[in-house]
Amino acid sequence: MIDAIDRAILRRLQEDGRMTATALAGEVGLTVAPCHRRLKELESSGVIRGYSADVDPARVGLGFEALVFVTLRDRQNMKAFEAGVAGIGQVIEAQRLFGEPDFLLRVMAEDLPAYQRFYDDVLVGLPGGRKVD
Amino acid sequence: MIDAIDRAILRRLQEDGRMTATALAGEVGLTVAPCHRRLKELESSGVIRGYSADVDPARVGLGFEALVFVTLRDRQNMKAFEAGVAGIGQVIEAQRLFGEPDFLLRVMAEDLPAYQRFYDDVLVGLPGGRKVD
DNA sequence: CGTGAAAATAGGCCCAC
DNA sequence: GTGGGCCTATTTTCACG
Repeated sequence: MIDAIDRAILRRLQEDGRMTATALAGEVGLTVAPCHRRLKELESSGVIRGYSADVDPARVGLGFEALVFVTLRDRQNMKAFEAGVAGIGQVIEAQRLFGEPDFLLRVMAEDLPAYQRFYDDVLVGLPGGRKVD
Repeated sequence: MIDAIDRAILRRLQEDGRMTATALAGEVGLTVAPCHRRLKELESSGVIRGYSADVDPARVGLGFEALVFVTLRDRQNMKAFEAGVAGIGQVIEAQRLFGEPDFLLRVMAEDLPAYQRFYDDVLVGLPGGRKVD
């Protein structure tokens, strides 16, 4: 199914997702044709979900990143909170935990003041709870 | 410096990091040449740090992901702990926090039993502390 | 920034093992 | 099923207007 060569391909592709099949072939010790076949197979079978550019947040005006731990006042609101948070672009990641706290949010903002405004204006408007970090 | 078109390029490239300059040009409303010039500039100036393939962890035998909160017994060991954790391949991400807990680790393993072995054999060997989640 | 060309390269195909 | 080589279609990368 997935052998050592496939793993080499995946490893290399995680380091440089823009590699061409030709360059890949050389590095994993294959010629282009079989390498390209494997690559397509990995993509279509869902092992490779996609490719993305790694953008430096600080360079695009988002220099401040914060981790916010959220404990809900009322656990009935779990779903509502999850849905609300999904609609906020500044929330990069929302991890649902089991136990205290309930959620881990990764939030981006321009800077500390901007984060504070975001915190006051947006986060407290959700059916949420107390900040921890 | 970075205008609306650059942002469009970055947004699109985060969704699909393997787009060609040609395809990009059409989507952001430019022709190939200027689009390619911008792309190269974004890469060499460090706004784009790189590209990576998004591999489905479950498909390569790492179906279990855990967030581990670590509170050090002795904060003097902060640096040593950080260095130790950096050498463990299963630790995807180590986030240093300020306050309790001290660290947030993102750990991958094959499954729950494998994670438990990893926890017992590796994590407790570090100058660390108590698990929270 | 757009156009047009040239050069390089990648991707897909068919054949041999 | 895996590797090798060719041919075509794109892509990149220059000029220049």
